[in-house]
Amino acid sequence: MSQQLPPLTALRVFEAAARHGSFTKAATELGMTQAAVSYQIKLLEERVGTPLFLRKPRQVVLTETGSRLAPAVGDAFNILGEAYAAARAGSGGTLCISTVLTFASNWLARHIGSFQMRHPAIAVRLDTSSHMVDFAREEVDIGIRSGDGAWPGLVSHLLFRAQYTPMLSPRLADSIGGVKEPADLLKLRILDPTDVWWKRWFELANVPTDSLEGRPDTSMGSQAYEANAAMAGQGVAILTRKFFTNEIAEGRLIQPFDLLGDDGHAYWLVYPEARRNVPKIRAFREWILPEIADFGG
Amino acid sequence: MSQQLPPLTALRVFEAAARHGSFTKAATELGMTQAAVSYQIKLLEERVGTPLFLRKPRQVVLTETGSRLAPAVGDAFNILGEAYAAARAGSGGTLCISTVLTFASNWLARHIGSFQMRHPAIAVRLDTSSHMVDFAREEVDIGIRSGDGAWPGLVSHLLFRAQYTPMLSPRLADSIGGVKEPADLLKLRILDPTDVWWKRWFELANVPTDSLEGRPDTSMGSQAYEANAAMAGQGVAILTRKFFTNEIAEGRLIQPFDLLGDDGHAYWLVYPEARRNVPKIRAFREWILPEIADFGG
DNA sequence: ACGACCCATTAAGAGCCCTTATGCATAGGA
DNA sequence: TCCTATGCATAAGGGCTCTTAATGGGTCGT
Repeated sequence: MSQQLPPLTALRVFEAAARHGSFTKAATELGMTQAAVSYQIKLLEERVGTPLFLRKPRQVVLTETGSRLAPAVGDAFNILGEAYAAARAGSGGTLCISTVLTFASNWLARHIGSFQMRHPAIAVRLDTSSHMVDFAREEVDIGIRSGDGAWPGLVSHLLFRAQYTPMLSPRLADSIGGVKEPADLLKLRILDPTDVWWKRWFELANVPTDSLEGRPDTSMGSQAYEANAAMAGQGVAILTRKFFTNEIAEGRLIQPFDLLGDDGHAYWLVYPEARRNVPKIRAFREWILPEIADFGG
Repeated sequence: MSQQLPPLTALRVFEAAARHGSFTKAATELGMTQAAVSYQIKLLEERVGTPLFLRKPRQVVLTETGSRLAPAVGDAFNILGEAYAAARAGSGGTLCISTVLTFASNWLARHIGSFQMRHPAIAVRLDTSSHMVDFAREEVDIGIRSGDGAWPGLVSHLLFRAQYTPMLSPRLADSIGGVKEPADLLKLRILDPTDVWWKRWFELANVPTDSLEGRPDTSMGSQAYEANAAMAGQGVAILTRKFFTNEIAEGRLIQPFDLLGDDGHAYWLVYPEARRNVPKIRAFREWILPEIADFGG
């Protein structure tokens, strides 16, 4: 039951012309030429079957039919305009971030406050579901992902590489007279000794990894938990360095060696290419990139 | 303060898609391809700045933004559609005829009833103002004019030529023992002897016109009045034959001679070319042309 | 009477929108 | 599990509407 709607552009032109009582002024408002207005009105008149304007010497005036049509058209366009504007504005209201849990708990949770301070009008919703979000199927604005940065259709900004290095509390280090060389770490309890990062890091450091075998599995499943254990002095953890810059700065953890492991993957900010200029996405991008860059070397 | 309205065609497509929850069905309803719907929705989403649909496996569902936008757009299009339909229908309601007075009083007044019988939904308004109507400046649907039928931008249908001939009442004819030849008329009182038609007609009839000079001027300014005078037996009038076919058929007037004068002009039905298919105009045209043709030879 | 203003009209060109054709993903059935 | 049907996305190309630009007519104000 299609309503057989009239040519909509013609209606819009008609509405403006009716409001102004002038084709020229309507043309100016709509950013087109007077000839275009004249053409569109004539088109609409032919569709309706009757003139809508009487062409008087220095002005045009609505015919009876025209004056019945005009207010309704005006109302309709007002509704349309308001709804559209609301949708446009509303689309800036909530920023939905889908992020890997590690990043959310180790970095975002502690920094998102400064984003909210800067953009109080943007509500932030975090979605830490584990699956890789599909922007076409879920209402998500931006994602933070771990991977190689190559996702078709998405813009990817490198946040930082996932470089890892051992960390422990100062007190624990002191307890063995300081950590001077990598092998010293083996004197301590290794948090999650089954983590492949440990094996790789000791190999980078040219330390035999035999003694890692057989140690009790203390895996806690998350860097955040292991970091807490390390800060509590319960052992030495191997952690993503960037996540704990604050703790190091505050002296709650120390990074005894500059040596960094790198498993090749990284954290990326991603969003659909088509939406790169959406205000809230732009706002987040322009906040997080400098924030990450400033954030420790 | 232009509202910066969205692309209207895209909105119409969006409205249909939202209603159906399917691009394919929306395409069917709108009579276009699914690809076109997809294109328009994408366009609109880019303008709005946020997706309006989530693409689920076998269907599309509105996002939050989309579901806020949809009802308002639906309302707006309903208003638009109704107003447009009303204007379209309303344009068929009244037929305004601008006509020369002679035609109105001598022909139209007696025949218009049959048009109204056939089209009871069409109200007829007659405008017998004397100036030649300008369809661009006045709310007039059709005109009946006297002239040569060449008016740019207008369609002209010949109604009949303005052929004139003497007419008188049967009683008056009998009073002089019948009118046998044109010269007999000069025995009678000539209604409006200054009318150029008389001179021309007598010339056609090879009758000297000298005796027309000096007769009292009985001009009444209108054929209708002169016809009434003739029917009352007050004299012989020279009249447009077509206008008085009825009176002749009913025996109230007689046309003593077949000889017809013709001053070259005629009565025409005219209307703007662009409106030839407007229902009420078509209805009038399709009524009057046969009506005139049937109407006496 | 002349200039300013406004609308109508015309021809030519640009840009949008639609179509066709194809690909991808999912769901349902065998 | 494979196959088919369904639904949406995408790319390329062409038709067509609409715009632009230029011109003319008509009226009002000076």
